[in-house]
Amino acid sequence: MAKIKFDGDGNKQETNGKRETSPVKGSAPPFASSVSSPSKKKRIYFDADGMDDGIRDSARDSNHYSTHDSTNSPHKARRKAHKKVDIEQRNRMLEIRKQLPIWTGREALIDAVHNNDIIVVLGETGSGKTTQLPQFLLESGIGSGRKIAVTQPRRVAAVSLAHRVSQETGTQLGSLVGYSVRFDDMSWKGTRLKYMTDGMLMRELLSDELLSQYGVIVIDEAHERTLRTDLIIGTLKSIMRRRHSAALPPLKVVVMSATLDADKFARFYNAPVLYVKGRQHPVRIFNAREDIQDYVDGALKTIFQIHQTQPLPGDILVFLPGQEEINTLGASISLIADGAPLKHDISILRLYASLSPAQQQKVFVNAPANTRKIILATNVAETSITIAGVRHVIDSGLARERKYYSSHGGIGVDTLFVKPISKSSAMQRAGRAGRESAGTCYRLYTERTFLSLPPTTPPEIERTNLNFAILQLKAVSEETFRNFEWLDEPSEEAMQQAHMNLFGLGAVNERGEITEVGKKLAGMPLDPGIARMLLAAQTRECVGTLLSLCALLAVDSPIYTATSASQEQEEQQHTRDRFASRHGDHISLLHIWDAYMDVVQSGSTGDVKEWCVANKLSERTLRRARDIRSQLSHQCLKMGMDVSVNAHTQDDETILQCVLEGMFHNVAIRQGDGTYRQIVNQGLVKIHPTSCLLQRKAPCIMYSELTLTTATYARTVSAIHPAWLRAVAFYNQRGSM
DNA sequence: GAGCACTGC
Repeated sequence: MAKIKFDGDGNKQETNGKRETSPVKGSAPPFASSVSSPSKKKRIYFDADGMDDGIRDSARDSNHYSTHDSTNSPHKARRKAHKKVDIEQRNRMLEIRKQLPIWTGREALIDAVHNNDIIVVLGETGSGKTTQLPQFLLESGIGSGRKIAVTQPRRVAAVSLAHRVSQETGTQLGSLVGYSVRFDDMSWKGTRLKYMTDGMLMRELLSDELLSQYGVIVIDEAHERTLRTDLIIGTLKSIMRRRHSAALPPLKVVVMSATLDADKFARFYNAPVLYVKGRQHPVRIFNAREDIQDYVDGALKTIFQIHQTQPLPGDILVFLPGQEEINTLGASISLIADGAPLKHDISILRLYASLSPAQQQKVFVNAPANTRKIILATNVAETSITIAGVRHVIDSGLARERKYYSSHGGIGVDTLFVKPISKSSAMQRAGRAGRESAGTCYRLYTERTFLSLPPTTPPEIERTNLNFAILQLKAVSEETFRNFEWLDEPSEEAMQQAHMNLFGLGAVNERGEITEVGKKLAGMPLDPGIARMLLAAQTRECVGTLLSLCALLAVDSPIYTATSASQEQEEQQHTRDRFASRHGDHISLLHIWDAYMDVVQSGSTGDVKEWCVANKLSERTLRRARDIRSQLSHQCLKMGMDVSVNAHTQDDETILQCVLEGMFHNVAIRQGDGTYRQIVNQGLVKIHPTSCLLQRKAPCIMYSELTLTTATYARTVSAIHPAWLRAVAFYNQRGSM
């Protein structure tokens, strides 16, 4: 096997990386002791962040969505409110906390928040910013006695951070320190420090547009630029102004970013940047001498080069774009390992988001003695899951990126292609090698290629349709929408298309103002189009059934996909056939649902699990749909809808007419040559091969999704009667008045 | 007749 040659001179690479990460260069450091100069150090220093152990631990058991647990209730915690749990433990933790890099800058940070309405904190991971800074603010009394919110892009992070910080403060979780995420609220009115998902804060805006219960909002991980983080950042500017004129206490804002974007936030808010150094182990970076076209083969060779030359312990983490690549590489490694004598044993592990929690668990189990773990992972391992013991990272430099293209004069299409990652993503991946000790990162691309990468991944707002974002802002208030400032302004075309779609749904009127229907849609935790189906069900008296269907449309398909084994493909086809309806995939989904709920209601937990395995269905996905359904049901009750009305006895066509009201723009007509043409912009679409309508030659179809991969594919497809289209136009028009 | 990264309410 030919060896891959890497450029051993990691130094040049690292200084380049360092330059990129020092946007504050030139601005006067607020506190000298924790500021690192844009360094001439030989290595990129990444950190080992104590917090992440907590995050990983909780990720282990929180991958399924639990319903509310009475033993966890905030009411119980409230009785013991603020009571010191264990003073000794608290003091022990305080000593550990004081070792964190951010403690040297404690006073300077507090002063900065006192003296400025907004500050930007550029904190490397491992600085302790997420756990410590909110506590500093709490202890210093900033925020006029009101709450401090700390937002996170991911729920597991919000939950485990709250656990950790409540331990540090020596109080019961849910009393002084709490959290609030979907399906799980561990906070009460007396909670002073609240870790929450950015989406949760977004929802609170709907009922309290000036966020009057908060004194400080801390936006963490702002550099990730999630859609919801961007919406909050753009809204906060006017909230601060308007709180002033409403004679409310001022709102303080802290934006925390890990790297490259700090300067952008600082300019946006005209705010000072404070720099906090992280705690870190050196990661030596090797670039390939020449670009490697076949990255699966390149990874294979590199794995064995590392394995045969590097001592144990030291696990290998390989970043690949997707399941298929992971399976191919996994098979090749086994093949070689079986045929050649190896210095140590190896254990091959796969890691991607759609694996069941039990399968994900396996990567956390320590390898037996004299064995090296080789973990083949997608992007989940970049931010969401941290694995201990990794010392070597192999980076393919690629990831699948979802992007929405709004097409001229019509509706847009979602795409999913393998694309080169960004510089900050590459550095994040490399950092995964240095969490516990010095590590190495092998990039399967040249330094030149690295330098040509975009600095950051495009923000989500540029990769998704704006229907949700615009409706949400308008639902907070028209004033909020008018005053909203974008960190990155979307194209005029994308804005117009979103307005057009919302108008079609009856969510805004011809002047673009939100309607009563629009307000109802925004209040439901669903895409506007899916939420529209529920309103349609109210008119047609089948809310119960549509609750189930909407929940199913909000999650991924419960039928397992992918993997290359032909036997598994056959089994998947088997599952689809078993539940198939002649009407198409929407009714088929309901067939799965009915069968699943029968087992849930009659069987034990074990029975449900067994049934899902036997039918090749994802239990986790169905469980999630159940949680969403129950949340939707509550929401509908609040809006005065009769959720008991169930269409199981009614005909499937009524259900499909409801679906069509939310999906009226996703309709195509069969042509003489057997292809389908969209009615909105005359584009050609194909029925995705996973659809049960693939062979049925239905004259007119509607679909929930349109994805451009090797062709434009309609997914989740149902047959409809063309005459229904007129009725839908009538209903939606009526809804907008 | 194709292959779907990752979040969130």
